[in-house]
Amino acid sequence: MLRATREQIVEAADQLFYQQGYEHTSFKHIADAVQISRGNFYYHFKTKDEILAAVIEHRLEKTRKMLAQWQAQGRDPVECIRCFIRILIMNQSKILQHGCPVGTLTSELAKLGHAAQRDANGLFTLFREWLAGQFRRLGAGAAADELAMHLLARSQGVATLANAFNDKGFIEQEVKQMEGWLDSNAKRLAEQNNKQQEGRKYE
Amino acid sequence: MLRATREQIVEAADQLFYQQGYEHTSFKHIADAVQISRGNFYYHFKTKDEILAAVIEHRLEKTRKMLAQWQAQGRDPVECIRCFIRILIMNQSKILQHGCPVGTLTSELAKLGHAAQRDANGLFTLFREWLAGQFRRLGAGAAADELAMHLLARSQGVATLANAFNDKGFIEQEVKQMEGWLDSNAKRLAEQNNKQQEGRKYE
DNA sequence: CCCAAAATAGGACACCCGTCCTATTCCGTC
DNA sequence: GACGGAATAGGACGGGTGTCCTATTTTGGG
Repeated sequence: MLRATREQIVEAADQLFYQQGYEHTSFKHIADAVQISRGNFYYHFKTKDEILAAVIEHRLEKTRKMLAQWQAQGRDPVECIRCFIRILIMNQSKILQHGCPVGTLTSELAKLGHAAQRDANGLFTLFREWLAGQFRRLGAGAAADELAMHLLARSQGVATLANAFNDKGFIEQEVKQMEGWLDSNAKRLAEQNNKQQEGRKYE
Repeated sequence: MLRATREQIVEAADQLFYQQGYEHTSFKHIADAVQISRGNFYYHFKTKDEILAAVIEHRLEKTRKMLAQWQAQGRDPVECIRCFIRILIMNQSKILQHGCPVGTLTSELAKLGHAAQRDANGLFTLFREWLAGQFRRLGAGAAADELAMHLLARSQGVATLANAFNDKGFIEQEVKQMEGWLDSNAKRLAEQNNKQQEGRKYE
C-alpha cells in the first residue's frame, strides 16, 4: 500500500511541477491532488527537496524506458532520431500549454540556485548521449555529440516559442525542417562513409 | 527625485527577476538592493504586478532602442540580423548563468498563469517583427516571418542548453552555424530575386 | 521662513508556506 | 481476537510574503 500512495504523490508532483513550476507548487497543492492530508504527506516525504529528487528520478526512469523502447525492435538510427523529433508532435498540446518539461524545470532550478539542478540536467544528458549514440551509428564519429546538442537545442527553442505564442502550426513547420535536416545529414554521412570504405579498398 | 528612485527600483527588479525569477524575488529583495524601506517601496508601487508591468515596459523600451540602433547607420539587413545572432556572444556570461531573459520570463509567467504573460510576449513579438522586417528587406516576402521565427527559436534553444550545461563553447559553435545559415539564405534570396527581375525584363 | 506636497521609514495585518509533532485508524501476523 | 507497526489525519510552530496604514522627514515654491 505504501508504494501506491508514494507513487501517486510522485506522479501528482511531477505533473504539478510541470504545469505550475516547482516553487509555485505547495505541499497543499500536491496533497489535494492525491486527496491525502498534509500530515500523511510528511510521512512519505520529509522535505520538498526530497519530492523534487523523487520526481527527477521518476522522470529519468521514464525517459530511459522511452529511449530504450525507441531503439528496440532493430530500428534504424534515422528512425530513432525521428522519434525524438516527433515528441514535439506527440506532446503538442502539453508543450503549447507548459513548454518542455526538461527545459523549463532546468531553467527554474538554475534561477533558484537549487542543488538539484545537477540531477535535472541528467535528463538533458540522457537525451544528449542517446542522440549522440544514434549519430555515431550513422557514422558521425567525433561530430556525433555536436549534432546531438544541435538537435536538442532546436527542439528546446521550438518548445519555448510554441509555448509563448501558443502556435501549433509553428511546431509542425519546424518539425518538418528538422526532419529535412536529419535526412540530409544522414545522406551526407552515408556518402562520406562509402567514400572512406572505397578509399580503404584500394589502399 | 521621484523618477530616480522609481527607475532604480525598476532596474533592480529587472535584474533580480532575471537572475532569480519573478516569483522567487520578494519586495524585500528589491528594497534591499535599492536600499530603501519596504514602506517607501509601497509609495512607488502598490502591487507586485505593477512592478512586473513596469519591468516589462522598461525592457520593451530598451529593446526598441537597441533594435532601432542596430538598424540605424544604413546597415545591411544581413548585418542587422547578424547583430541579433551575436547577442548570444555579447551576453554570453549572463546567458550561461541565467538563460535568455525573454524566454525564461515568458515561460515562468506561463506557468504561473500570470496575466502579464501577454505583455511579456510583446518582447518576443518585437524581435520577431524586426527580424521579419530584415528578411523582407532581403526579399523573403511571405517567408519572412517563418525565417524570423526559425532564428528566434534557434537562439532560444542555444540559450537554454548553454545555461543548462554551462557551456560557452556550445554558444560559439551554434552562433557560427547560425551565421552560416544566414549567409546561405541571403545568397539564395539574392539569386531568387535576380532571376525574378530578369524574368520581368523580358516580359 | 513656512507650509503643503512629495518621499521615506517602520511596523501591523492576515495569510500561506515548509516543517514537525502527536493522536488516531488501519491491517497483516501470531 | 489481540498486538504492533504501517499509514493517515489534523493541527501547532516559526518564518516569510504581499499588502496596507500611519507617522516622520525631506523638499521646493510662495
